[in-house]
Amino acid sequence: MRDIAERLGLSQTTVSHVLAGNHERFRISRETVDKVWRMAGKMRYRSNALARAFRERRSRSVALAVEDLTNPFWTGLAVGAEHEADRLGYTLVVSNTGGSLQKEQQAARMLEEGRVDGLILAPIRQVDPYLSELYRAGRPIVQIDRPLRNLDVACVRTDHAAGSVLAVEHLAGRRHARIAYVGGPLRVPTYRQRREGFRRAMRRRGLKPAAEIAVDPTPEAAHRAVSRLLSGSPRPSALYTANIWLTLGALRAIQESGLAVPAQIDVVGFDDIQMADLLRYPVTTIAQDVESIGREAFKVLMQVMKGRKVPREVLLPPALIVR
Amino acid sequence: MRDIAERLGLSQTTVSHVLAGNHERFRISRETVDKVWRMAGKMRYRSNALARAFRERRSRSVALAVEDLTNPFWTGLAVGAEHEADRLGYTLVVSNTGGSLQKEQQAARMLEEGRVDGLILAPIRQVDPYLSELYRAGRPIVQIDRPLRNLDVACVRTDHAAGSVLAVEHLAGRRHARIAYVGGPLRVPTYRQRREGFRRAMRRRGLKPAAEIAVDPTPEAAHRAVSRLLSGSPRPSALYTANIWLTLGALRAIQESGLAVPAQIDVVGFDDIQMADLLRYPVTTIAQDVESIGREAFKVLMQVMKGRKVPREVLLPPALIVR
DNA sequence: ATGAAAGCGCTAACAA
DNA sequence: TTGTTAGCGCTTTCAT
Repeated sequence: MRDIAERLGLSQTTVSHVLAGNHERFRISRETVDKVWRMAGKMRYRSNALARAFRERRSRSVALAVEDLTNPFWTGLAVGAEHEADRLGYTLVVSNTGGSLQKEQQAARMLEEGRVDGLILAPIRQVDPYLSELYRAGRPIVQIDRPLRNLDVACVRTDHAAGSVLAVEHLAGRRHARIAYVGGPLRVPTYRQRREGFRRAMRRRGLKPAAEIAVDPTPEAAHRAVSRLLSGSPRPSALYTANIWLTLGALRAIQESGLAVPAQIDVVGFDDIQMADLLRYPVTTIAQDVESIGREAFKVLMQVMKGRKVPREVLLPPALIVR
Repeated sequence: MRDIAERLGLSQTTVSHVLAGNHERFRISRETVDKVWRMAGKMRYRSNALARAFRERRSRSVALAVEDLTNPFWTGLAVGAEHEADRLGYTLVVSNTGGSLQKEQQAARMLEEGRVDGLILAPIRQVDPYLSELYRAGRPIVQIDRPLRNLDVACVRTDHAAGSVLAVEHLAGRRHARIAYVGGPLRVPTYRQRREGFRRAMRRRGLKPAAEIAVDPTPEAAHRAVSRLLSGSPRPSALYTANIWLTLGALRAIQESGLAVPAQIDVVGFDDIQMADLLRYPVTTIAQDVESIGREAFKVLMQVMKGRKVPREVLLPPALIVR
């Protein structure tokens, strides 16, 4: 800017006014505006984002901490959030935590250090003094998929319980009476809510769960658990698996067992599967609107950043995809 | 820092020396160092990343422009790159271009404006004056998956041709003589190299391609093309699909045709498929070491950023996964 | 072993 | 309509 100003015999300030697009506000003459832009083009001026961010005390970027980018849920969320970020001129910094608290705190530190203006994350712990304090100190935070306990931070998520209701209704509609639930750890609100919905829907239908298990949300753990389930007696006639990895593991166990799907064992899984139509077994799924979660979370974060009041929870409806 | 200095009766400079971890270099007394750190802790000092980046003229972050985060190839790459970035104290900004030149240039602009110190990308165009000039202006760039023509920028990628050789050798070993190639647009180096490898391997085996088609790398396009292929006569006995979406589309066409796999039609696809074991049809794949590509690209970029000379190409071997 | 001072590139309050 | 000036928080050079 200084160079441009010198060559044009203007002040650096005027050049700044023009280049920042504030010529209207400062009533810079059309002529000067043109001159400045032309010279800027000729000299290949590029604004220094670092200087501007420093001066303005904001980076126009936002961090998104996801648990596992190889899971389409988190990927879709990231894509949705980036869309929205892009639309509003923000840069999205995606951080893959892999469920590590340390990496989550690293993301939080980016917020503390001003590297990003806001943070979207799915808290790993239920109660987190560090995050709580950050939030109370006025740092913009929005949660996704699951909320912190004891803290009034906005959370954007699928209506997990409603998804479970869809699953049970679907299976009950198919005359299944022995439905088993395969879920994740109950300390995670996501799984608590999915099981809660399952129980409620079963009760309403007058059914008793054939089994209820909670394992680590990995294909391996689900594989083992479901194998055991299938060799028990009486065998469940249907499985509701509460997460994509659990569904995968269950399908593997079923494949191993040689049971016929859906004749001998029926399956509904939470989280949609891209190539479900190519699978050996038709699997009905509860699809989350993943991109919307990302987009909404970003929108809510922007509101928070503007100091607006936002709803405590934004619930998005899941959809049943029958196959 | 100023506040800490004031309370301690020190200069801001000294505090900076300590907090930046440079007490050794400036021979600050043990006592002062301790005092400063304690006060920093008490006052909950957080360094201002924006100020530091501004002053140091570097952001310690790097941009990665990927084409499509819903494709496990790009996701894996991002995960690998982030691992490495993390290890070295860098922040990775992932930008999902969706194949849009505009979004690619947006990423390039982040580099120009100093928002990031380096850029990893898979160039959309073959010849790109903008990127070329950026690179020649000394901005650190590393390419992945495919290189720009006419420009000596490092490129980290799978040895595509070698992958094709694996595919053909596998099929030829299974006594297939009528192998059809289903690839992507030939303007993309990736697909050119995969087809090149296919042709070479076929020739070496004394085989003539049953067909060679190039379509948009989408399931839909592949579905249509392969349907046509399968209803032709003589029908190919095997398909080599040069990308994950092409494989998907081909499998759908096969499913529709009712042909038996692998008895009537055999398939090898480039890019591994996570749940291949659960598919109706066993599909052998050429797996890329996606995380390594990301990691290597980042490492090479660091070298470039240090001004070191780097190899023009880093080739990673693909692996055949037989199913 | 510590400090004074300059300056990174930009924005904005204020002056003219 | 344009210019002067201060200052954002930090690192670094040079003095002491």
